[in-house]
Amino acid sequence: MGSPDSFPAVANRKCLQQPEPYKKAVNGIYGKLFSFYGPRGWWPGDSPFEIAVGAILTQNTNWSNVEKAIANLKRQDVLYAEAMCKMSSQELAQLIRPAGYYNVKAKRLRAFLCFLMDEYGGDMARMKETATERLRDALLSINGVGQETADSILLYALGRPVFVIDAYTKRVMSRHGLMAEEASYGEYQALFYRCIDPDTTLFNEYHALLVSVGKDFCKPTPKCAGCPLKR
DNA sequence: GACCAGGCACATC
DNA sequence: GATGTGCATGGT
Repeated sequence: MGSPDSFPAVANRKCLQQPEPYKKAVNGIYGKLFSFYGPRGWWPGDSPFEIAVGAILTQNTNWSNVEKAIANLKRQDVLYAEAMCKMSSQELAQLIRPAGYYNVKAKRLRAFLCFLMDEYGGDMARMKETATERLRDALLSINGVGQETADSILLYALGRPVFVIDAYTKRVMSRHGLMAEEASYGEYQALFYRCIDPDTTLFNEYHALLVSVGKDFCKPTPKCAGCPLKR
């Protein structure tokens, strides 16, 4: 780990002026991760609606806890917009309790569900009628949906070529000297947009691979032994 | 018992 | 606009 001399962690401007080393590095990381892990088959979820619900539930939360919450919703046969809309925030909160922050997440889910019902009659498939930029803005206007959640829905539920930036993505890319740690969400996203062609399958796979290497090696306290990105 | 996990909104300065 | 804080469960 550590910054190669040619990749000072200044990133965006450097990447614009001299994109080739960044392209090589960003594509190189993908190649190493894909060779190591193979296809990740993301997002874990049976439907676009389940993916959107999971994207909200997983905010700052371990996925295994989210699975418990989704299992509760399935067990009660309420994992669809109409059913969840009929529930009170308190009822919903109890079902999603294992996912943590259950009171705020119940409100956030309801805000998303209201949007989905009002704009698309509760049908995720109808979101595909809306262009990506407009839909992203609309999602961001929902209370509880920030950039990562909106982009996760766009990429994994709707198949739009949008790169998702999360804590793992930031950690991996900054530790490899490709971006300043404190850079904004948009700056991280721009790095990927400048270095790889927009492709839904590739963006899906790349982000999933970053989460895998993040979970296995790129923790707040790095555990670099055995990491496929170790130099 | 401490740390960590696939954020976000809001208050305050 | 930057920074701090509340929100909470469950695995390691």
